[in-house]
Amino acid sequence: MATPTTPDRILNVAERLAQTQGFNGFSYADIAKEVRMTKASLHYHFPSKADLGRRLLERYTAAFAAALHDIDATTERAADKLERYAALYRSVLAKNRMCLCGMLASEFTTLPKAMREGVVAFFVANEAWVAKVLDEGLAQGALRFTGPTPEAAARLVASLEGAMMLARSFGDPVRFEAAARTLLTELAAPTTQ
Amino acid sequence: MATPTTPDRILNVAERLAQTQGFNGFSYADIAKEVRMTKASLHYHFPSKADLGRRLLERYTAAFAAALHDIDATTERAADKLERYAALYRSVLAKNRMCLCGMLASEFTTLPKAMREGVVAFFVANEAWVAKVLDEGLAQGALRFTGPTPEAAARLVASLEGAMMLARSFGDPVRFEAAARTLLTELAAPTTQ
DNA sequence: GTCTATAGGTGGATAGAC
DNA sequence: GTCTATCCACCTATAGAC
Repeated sequence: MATPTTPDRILNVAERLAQTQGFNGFSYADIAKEVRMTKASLHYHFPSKADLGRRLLERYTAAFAAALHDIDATTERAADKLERYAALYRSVLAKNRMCLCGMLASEFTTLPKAMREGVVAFFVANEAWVAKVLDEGLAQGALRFTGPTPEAAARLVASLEGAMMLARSFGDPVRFEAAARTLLTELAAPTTQ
Repeated sequence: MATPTTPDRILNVAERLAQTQGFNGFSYADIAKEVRMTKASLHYHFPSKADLGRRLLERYTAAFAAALHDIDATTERAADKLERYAALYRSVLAKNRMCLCGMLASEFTTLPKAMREGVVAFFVANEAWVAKVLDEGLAQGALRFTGPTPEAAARLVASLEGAMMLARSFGDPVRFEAAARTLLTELAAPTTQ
């Protein structure tokens, strides 16, 4: 892996701070201290904090989309895809972070417009991908769920986000593991003998 | 209803602001403007913001406990109790608010210690109550679920919190309704003919 | 209890030298 | 690109008069 560019180094720090303390929970000064630059230099790369947040969301959403694409490209069974989807959340929590967009969702009303739109777009993309996988699972006879596919997808995303948030408050990642495991188990169709 | 005391008037405003913008998303100045007092007067009643937050949590948790007690006292069937439990969340969302503790959960790392403990205590109490109702439902043959009761309770609480958070981002309370309805449906045991 | 006034700090952001 | 220096708005909190 090559040395990251300065903007990426800044975004890396900003991302971690946003995922742990919220977008309103860190300042340019916090980033500056970690990347060893002055606040003024940060403003050269990201003129305003709204700008920083917008580009943070763009990068995060793109990375997530790439991860989902990778799952599609290397996984066959729908149930396994959901396993790997849940594993994405787990790996974030393992770093003591919240999902960036789960975090931003709670700060929603205080965010600049472009960020609000970015948060919604992230969830729309997530739910669409999960819905696609749920339908694959139906076709494979491997999954089952109650109600329309889009609603089942929305439910899974919301449940994972909620479980993540509570697990972090309890300081207990196992709480997330347990919830995720059962959520996926309940989606698995009983194997026909 | 009698005119609320000054501390309660202050807490009413602080509560709404915390539920919509987060605990770090409002200031004494914001409250002062709404209750038509100066910031200094607010500090007379609540010396520090940590103090304000602690008493906010105490009042909120007590009110929630009272609501749960009322459900117990006036509702027979476990499934109906869960309906009324979900209705508590719905009524909060109807006011364009998040659950106070769902909000604080995302700000968890930035909260003073007493508030962190209060948030966890709220969720512990919620899950304990839901677990009790789930067991009642088992005994009545009215509910069914996967895995240990405490985990099922934790899952329901987390799912409702998550659904609430996403519904608010989408600006669509119906998303919460749909999720809550199906979550409860899935808990209902099929009626024996 | 509520006020005016203010302290001391931090927020995001800009000007201009190098 | 990065820096020093600075602005102004806002933050929590306190002193002291009424």
